[in-house]
Amino acid sequence: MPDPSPDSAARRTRILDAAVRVFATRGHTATRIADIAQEAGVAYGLVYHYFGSKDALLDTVFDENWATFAEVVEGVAASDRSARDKVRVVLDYALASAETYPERVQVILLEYGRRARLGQALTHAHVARVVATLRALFQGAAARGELAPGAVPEVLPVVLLGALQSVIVAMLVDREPLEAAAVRSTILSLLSVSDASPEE
Amino acid sequence: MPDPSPDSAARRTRILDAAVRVFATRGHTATRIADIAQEAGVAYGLVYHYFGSKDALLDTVFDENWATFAEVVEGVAASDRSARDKVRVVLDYALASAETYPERVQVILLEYGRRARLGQALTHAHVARVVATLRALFQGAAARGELAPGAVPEVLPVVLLGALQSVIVAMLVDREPLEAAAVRSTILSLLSVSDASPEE
Amino acid sequence: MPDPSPDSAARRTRILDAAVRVFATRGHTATRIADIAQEAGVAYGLVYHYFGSKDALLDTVFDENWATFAEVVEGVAASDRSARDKVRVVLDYALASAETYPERVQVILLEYGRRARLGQALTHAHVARVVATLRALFQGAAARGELAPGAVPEVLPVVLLGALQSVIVAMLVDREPLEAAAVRSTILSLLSVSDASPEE
Amino acid sequence: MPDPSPDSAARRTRILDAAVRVFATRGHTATRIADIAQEAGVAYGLVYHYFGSKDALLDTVFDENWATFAEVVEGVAASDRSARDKVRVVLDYALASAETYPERVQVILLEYGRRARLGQALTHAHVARVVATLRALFQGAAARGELAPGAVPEVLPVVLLGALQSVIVAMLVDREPLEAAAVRSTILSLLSVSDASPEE
DNA sequence: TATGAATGAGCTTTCATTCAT
DNA sequence: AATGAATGAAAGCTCATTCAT
Repeated sequence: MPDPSPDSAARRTRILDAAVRVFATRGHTATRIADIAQEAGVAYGLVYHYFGSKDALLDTVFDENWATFAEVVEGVAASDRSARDKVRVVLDYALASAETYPERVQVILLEYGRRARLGQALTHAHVARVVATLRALFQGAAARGELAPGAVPEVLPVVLLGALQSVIVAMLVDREPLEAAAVRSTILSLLSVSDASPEE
Repeated sequence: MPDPSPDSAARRTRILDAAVRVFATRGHTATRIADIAQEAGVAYGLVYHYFGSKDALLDTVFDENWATFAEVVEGVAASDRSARDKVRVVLDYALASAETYPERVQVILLEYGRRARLGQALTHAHVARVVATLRALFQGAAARGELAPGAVPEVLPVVLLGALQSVIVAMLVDREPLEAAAVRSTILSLLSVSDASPEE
Repeated sequence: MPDPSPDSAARRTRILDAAVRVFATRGHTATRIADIAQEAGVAYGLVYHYFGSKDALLDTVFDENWATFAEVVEGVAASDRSARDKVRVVLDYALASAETYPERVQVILLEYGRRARLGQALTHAHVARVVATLRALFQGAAARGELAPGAVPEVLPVVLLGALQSVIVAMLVDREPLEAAAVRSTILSLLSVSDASPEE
Repeated sequence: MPDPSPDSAARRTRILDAAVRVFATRGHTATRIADIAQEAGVAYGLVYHYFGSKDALLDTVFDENWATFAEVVEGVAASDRSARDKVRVVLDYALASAETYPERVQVILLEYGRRARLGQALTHAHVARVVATLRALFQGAAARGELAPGAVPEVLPVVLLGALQSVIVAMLVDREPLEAAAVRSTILSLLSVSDASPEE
């Protein structure tokens, strides 16, 4: 069998991108394979040729994008920065992604919610990586007294992800006029104020 | 037409309660009217008789429970407490409800997420009341310097609701072992530390 | 819940009868539920309301009709006749049924073939009853020397059913001009000639 | 165009053999071209290259194998034996084939059944040859008084084929424990008993 | 010849909603 | 008010067939 042609890979990507757009616009349930195929400009059956099922397609979108996020988070966590700066960088990355690829971010956040409903969000491999990395990060910060008093490092990852989701969805979907800078500084306030770097 | 008999009201309530259980267990999409009717022990058609449609039924669940929450929040906001204490009471109420009526809370939070997807969460009347009340509360606190440095009062309600949703869903559905006390103190750390009241 | 109204039973029967006609005409694979619904003059979904699935519908046709045949065979076997007469009566019943209800017979025979392909023909409850009853009948005949020399009683039921199927399908579907009397006497020749009753 | 290379012929045969195995295992409807291609170890499209369509492929299997059987039957009929011996040889050939090439036999018998359903079995060229040859054979036997009393020569071919199909399918698919010798002597008992040759 | 990606018609099944009783 | 049979639109998935390379 010949190696996957560039054409083939391009087709796959086109379908994946189309899927992101349609899932973001309509949500999982209301999305029809026919919509994705049309949006991608390919035949109906080709979606199944590449992805096997609607759920598998959504899983792929979810996996690939959370994997990217997990890598970013892990990279930042491994870098040589203060805990506060690490969190700031992660937040900036998330907020910037939301501005640059709103549909992509929307899908993975909303699908995160859908999985939460099924008890399959925090157990998802890449999500779990993010949570674990953040937890370690916050535990280190706690040990150095860098957390706000009362903030519990084991709870913070879930709070952070929830706050991020809520805020981004509010901005993207509900068109709530929240400023990225305000969002960043608000969430950052969960970390200790002692290291009050100039926010802007 | 005669006034609603007690029987009639009881039937309606039975259906509503059954709907909460089924929606919580299966989610909106996977819930079938037949499931609700069976769970309530009533005839299929009666669900339509009382609620008109599946969506209307879910709307009713959503409305009634957010209305209750909105009233609590408004009541607390109007009470004579410090901002920190008000938020603490609201948090306690939310966490206690999640323990006492997990299915009810699960439905309104997850359905909140579904509506967010459609841009109809923060614009929902009762949700908007909660947000507005919290915003005013945080704005007052900000004016009195009671917020953590960097925390923006307009952003805080969305952050708070998102964190709450995330945390409660994690506890209820993902069975993440988070302690209510830890959750409370973590979220409370968003408020200024100056007023470090004894947490318990 | 009210007992099944006569209407309801009639509807069910109408669908069943329509199914027999369509299955006989087109075979299992080529039969679409839409055809059956149309033939029965009912809505599409009603077929599912009563039978759950296409296969379950076909199973019902198969079961009910083989059950009837099994009862006839068992009744005849229990009657006070010579083995030869018993077989004659069974043959007559089968051939007469094929003339009176050709579609019904066609369906159960052809579906018999389809199940044979899956190794589920002779193990089907009612088919197995027929085979077992015939086997006992032939074993008794063998003990009394009533079988043709060489005929093995354990093999005869399968031979008999195969011959019957072949002959009836040839008559019904392939329109091979075989006479019932000739068919009967030919198959009967498997039994001993000693009891040469006047065949016509 | 160059004459078919040995390679080409070998490929064709490989596909045909694979088709026999898959058709035998799954039946006509459940067989997918993809299965056959995989079983044959060739590319998907090559099946179409050689056979044009799924049905044409099955037709080829059916044709080639019934042609072989027809030739055997005709050869036997033309040979210098008693009618009883001719039938015995045909039976032996069929039963031996079923043991040696169970999949091949299974396909042509079950496909025979499928065609019967469509009224296209007895009219198939090679099947018709077999039936005609057997009919002539039985008519000759009848004229010489070699048939069991009551056996009608025009009916016997169909009875014989049906019995054979039933018995072989029972052995191959339903795993009914029938002995070849018992089957042979039972079916042979349709011929006159006068010439009771030693069965073995 | 050979490959396998691409196409799209067709089918089963589900289930919200309606309605006669 | 109450019942549940009846309706039919909708959508996921399969797979024979085509075709560009």
